[in-house]
Amino acid sequence: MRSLTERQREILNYIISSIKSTDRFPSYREIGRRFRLSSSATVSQHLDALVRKGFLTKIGNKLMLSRENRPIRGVPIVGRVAAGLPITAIENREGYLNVDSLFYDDATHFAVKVNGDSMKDAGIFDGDYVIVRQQEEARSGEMIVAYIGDEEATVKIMRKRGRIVELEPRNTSYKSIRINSKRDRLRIAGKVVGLVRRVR
Amino acid sequence: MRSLTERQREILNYIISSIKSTDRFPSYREIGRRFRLSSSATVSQHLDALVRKGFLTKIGNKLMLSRENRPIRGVPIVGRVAAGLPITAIENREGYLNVDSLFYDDATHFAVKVNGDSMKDAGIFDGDYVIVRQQEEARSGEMIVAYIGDEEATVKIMRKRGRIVELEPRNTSYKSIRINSKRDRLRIAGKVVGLVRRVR
DNA sequence: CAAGATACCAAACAATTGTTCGGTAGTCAA
DNA sequence: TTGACTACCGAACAATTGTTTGGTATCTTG
Repeated sequence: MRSLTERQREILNYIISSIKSTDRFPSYREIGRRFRLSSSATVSQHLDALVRKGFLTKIGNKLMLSRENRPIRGVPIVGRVAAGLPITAIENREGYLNVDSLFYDDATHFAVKVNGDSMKDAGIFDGDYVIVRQQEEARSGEMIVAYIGDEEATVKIMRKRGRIVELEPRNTSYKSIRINSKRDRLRIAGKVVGLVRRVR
Repeated sequence: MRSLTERQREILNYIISSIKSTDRFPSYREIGRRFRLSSSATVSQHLDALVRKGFLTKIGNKLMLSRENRPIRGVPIVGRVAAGLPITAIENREGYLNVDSLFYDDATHFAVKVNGDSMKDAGIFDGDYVIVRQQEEARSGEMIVAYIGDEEATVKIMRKRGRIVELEPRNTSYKSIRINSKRDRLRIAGKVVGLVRRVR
């Protein structure tokens, strides 16, 4: 991806912020108005340059941001950070960290806030968000979110022992919950696939 | 926010997915084509309904998604999940979990993959991504990412003890690293503000 | 100094846009 | 049964859209 001139950067930034705030690609004349360009031909020329350099993509006569420049991308993952330099200047990015790109495969994921510290040895603390892939079945040993009776959702490791299902915590001061599949009903909400925590 | 008819939901979903994939609000005739509506007046009528019910917002003659329905680039946070129901049908959403909205305040955040288990008692495991707000200073007791000499980045708790700075792990089998600010230079990359883990 | 890229202009064009009008038809509650 | 809502149609309209043509002017680079 070739580098942009100052003007082209300005215009690209305007387009990105415009999309972020209005979900619309600004029209040529909107862009022109913003930069006091009286001719839409000037804008056209700038946008052509942005397409040529790979920052915009054109399908038919519809312009859109190229995938790498999409807004709401998440946080850049860096291998090594040069202390003192603004991270915008850092080159060794390894991609972007985004809840979506990490966990999304369909509209079948959700997040639940964790209550209590019964999973603290698994590195899941009170207040953490657990990302759950919705599914009704799970295999023994998998970490799931489930309901027992009418109670709150619980995050636990599931163990199948014949007719008995055990929901195993990861905290030595908690005991496993034993469920007799004949009497109580275990309703699995999904499998834990990720964790997001806000520190402090 | 009033509830939508089936048709209106379909159309709203199309608009959302269209924005997600192209960053463009589809034109009336594009929507019409998708649903085999030969008259743009029909589309206009549906969109009017979506505006009336608060799902779309109109400024001038420009339509956009209302804030609550903005691009679902993130995972819905739910309070309680009705097992068995598709989560798209779940009403009790409490918002969306997104790395951006959780941590973003400027272009000053990045993510680093954690190496080793020196912070495992703080619930930070090998392979986790730590979200870091870039800053060069930190207060005693804060969790930071730092470099000592030319070594790899480390995640540690910083403790100031006079001229000595201690980088304290959270794992009883590791020892604190003592840094004499006169000899060695401690380069702080930033403060840890979040954590993202991919389970399994 | 010529060539190429950049940054702008005015004017004009056909196509597409959102909108409006008047109409049909089904459902559902008052 | 009457009104309100929903779901569609075709036709027409003015405004806006992206594009093109033919210009001027500056800067950089071989």
